Amino acid sequence: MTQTPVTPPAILSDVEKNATPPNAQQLFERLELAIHEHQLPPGMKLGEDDIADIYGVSRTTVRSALQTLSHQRLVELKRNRGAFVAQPSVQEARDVFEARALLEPRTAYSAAERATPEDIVRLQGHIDAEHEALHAGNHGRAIYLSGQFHIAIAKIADQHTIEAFITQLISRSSLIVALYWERRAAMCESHAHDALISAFADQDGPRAEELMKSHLLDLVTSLDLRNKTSAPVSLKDALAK
Amino acid sequence: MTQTPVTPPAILSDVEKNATPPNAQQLFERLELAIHEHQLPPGMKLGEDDIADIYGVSRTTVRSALQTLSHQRLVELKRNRGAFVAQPSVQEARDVFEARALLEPRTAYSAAERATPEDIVRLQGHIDAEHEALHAGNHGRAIYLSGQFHIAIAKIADQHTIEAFITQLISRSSLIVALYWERRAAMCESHAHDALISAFADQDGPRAEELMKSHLLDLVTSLDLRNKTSAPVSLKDALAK
DNA sequence: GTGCGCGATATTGTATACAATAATGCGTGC
DNA sequence: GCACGCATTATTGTATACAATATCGCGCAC
Repeated sequence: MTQTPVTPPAILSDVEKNATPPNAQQLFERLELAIHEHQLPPGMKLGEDDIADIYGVSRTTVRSALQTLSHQRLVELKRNRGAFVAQPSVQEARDVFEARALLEPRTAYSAAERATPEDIVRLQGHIDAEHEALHAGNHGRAIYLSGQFHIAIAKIADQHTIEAFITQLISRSSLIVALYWERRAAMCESHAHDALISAFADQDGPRAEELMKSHLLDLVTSLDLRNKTSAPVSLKDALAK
Repeated sequence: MTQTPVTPPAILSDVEKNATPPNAQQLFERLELAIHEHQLPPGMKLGEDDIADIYGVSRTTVRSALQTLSHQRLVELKRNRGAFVAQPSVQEARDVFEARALLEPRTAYSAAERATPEDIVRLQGHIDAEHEALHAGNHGRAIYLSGQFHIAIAKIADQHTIEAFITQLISRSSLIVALYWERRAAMCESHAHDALISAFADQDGPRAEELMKSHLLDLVTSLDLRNKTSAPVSLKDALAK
């Protein structure tokens, strides 16, 4: 049983003292962020009543948000059994990174050729924020921001459909990182991102494509994709805000 | 006014005399099929009460199915205004086929190298069914089956994530075809599909990749993507919001 | 003591009720 | 006669109630 045994109280965002409760879309976004930043670990049970109580909404709203999350593959819905934060298998992890290898280098190429100075500034902003989070010791957020960098590149390419796919793949990569990341200390990615920015500044498509390709390869090799099952996630109140 | 004016009664599947009403998942599948086969045209309003009455379920179930359809981009949900069969813009159509051009040729390559004799038989079955539907004059179904052929190829490649993406792209292509298809009489695709099968039978990856690439190009050129229809939509939408 | 069966409890799936927002139509004023 | 405004109606968004299914625990037989 690789699944979190019992539902922890999960004080997600402290007490929701905001006057107006979130609607379905907003609830989805909050839960999505919580998963991305690894506040909700893979395998964790997401009870409808629990979430409803925490956010002060009805189960109707919760179910809508959970359904959206499941379409993003961040949550697995088991009929009559409830919702769980997704636990990508090793096979699925490989699959996701194969898809990224297929989509992202070519997208980086297109983006680099189209990149404007404002785009470069925006990308640099992402990197800075990532460094900041790392400095603050907030690994979960750093990983999230690292993903946002890739999404920002996809946005520059201005191909919305591919961008949506990449966005989903980054999402799922966050879970994969939570499960299989081995090189926690290093976080050497930033250098790869720096190199990418340089290629973007030169509008050098081929170089951007090549850099992205090797960056993704580097990411995959930094995962331990041998172990078959993940250890039971032992979390009590790992989510203290 | 490119939007279907008023909700037609839409006797989708005649009277639902089945004893047990469909659950949310089944309702989604029925609506999905109806859209794929062009029974529900792009832009058509999908009133919750209407669908609920037709299928003998509650609005809760309908809303769940509509949400799933919107995640597949077959339906557009406008907050507080309802659900409509999606009307992909010319830009979106181009976008979808660019994504297909990025994903499908490489997938065809992988699939061809892995294809077993049973796979070939299954693919041939798709083509036969497609011919049959065409002979019966059921164009909507023929287009649907033609898409299933592409999905079958993705399945053979055994890369689930990419397969899911391709499946969604095919789905949306069905709407694009409904809106922009010009060469209705010809339906020359079958020959392209025949050629693909031949490459699969030889396990000739490079040839399959090349055939898929040109097949997709051929598909795009058979669409009329000169932006003509978008004007009335934008007028209406601008007024609406 | 252990394993199975059955009832009690908890949780999810669906239906209904209510609230909020948008669409409609009619009346009035110009 | 036309356009604007307001009230009415219709439709969607959310909450609650009920039904179906799964989970858990206790008792009993072996």
